[in-house]
Amino acid sequence: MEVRKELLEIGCPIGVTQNIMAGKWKLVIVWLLKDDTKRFGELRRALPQIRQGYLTQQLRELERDGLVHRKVYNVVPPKVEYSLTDIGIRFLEVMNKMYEWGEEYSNLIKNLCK
Amino acid sequence: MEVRKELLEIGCPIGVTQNIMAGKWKLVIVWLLKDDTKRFGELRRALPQIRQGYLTQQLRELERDGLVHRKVYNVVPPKVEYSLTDIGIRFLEVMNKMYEWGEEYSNLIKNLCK
DNA sequence: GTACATAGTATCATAAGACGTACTATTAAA
DNA sequence: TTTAATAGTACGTCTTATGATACTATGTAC
Repeated sequence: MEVRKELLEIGCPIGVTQNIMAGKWKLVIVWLLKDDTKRFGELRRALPQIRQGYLTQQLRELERDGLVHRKVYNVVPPKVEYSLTDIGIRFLEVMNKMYEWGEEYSNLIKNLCK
Repeated sequence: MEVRKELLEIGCPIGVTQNIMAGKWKLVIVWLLKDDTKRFGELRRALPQIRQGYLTQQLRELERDGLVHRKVYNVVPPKVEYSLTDIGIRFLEVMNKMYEWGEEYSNLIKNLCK
């Protein structure tokens, strides 16, 4: 894990979190890794809308920031497995709250539509 | 509150939440409104880095999405007060989790720096 | 010796987000 | 009659984020 010292300069823990989860697909990727390790190809097939290069980039950022572990098997054809680290697993608590609130919010606006 | 039906089409509550909190200053604004109503000028002075037009825009989006209430007093010079709505207050739970996790994460990388 | 599979890279194009500066309406007070 | 204060708007610019397409390495199976 490469430490990004500039994150500490933000000063506010919320700002740190916001910075790390920024990126259109990062939350979805973490969510997909929630229960088990996944190979690169599995993630790609699970997210057909996302271009391969961008998936790689997002995964590398998650790895750099220490949420995701990347395990390379030295075989041909290549095999790489992604999984959540401890701090990545603890990030799921944030996502659970986001889920709860998002559900509540959705119900609210559904009612307004009636 | 203007209902954004496209949010419901996202399908995933986390995606809904992510969509609503997107925007560089929205979380900070909600945080500033956490305890009490604030006038526009107070927010502006609290956030000198943010340009006035952009602050207005972020506030309008928060109002549109129902997190923030905007109360206009019909006086001169103008007076406008911003406060959190019920669903906005409940959003603070998400932010609290972000705070906790961000703190934990910051401690982790501080230790790595040693 | 050709094709296939995986996990990528490289390059360019476009769209979205954020920024800077300048401008407005209104009335009360100087 | 000019100035000050508040809460904005209206541009144009610039940067960052995301998207599309094409290309690479390597060993195994055919």
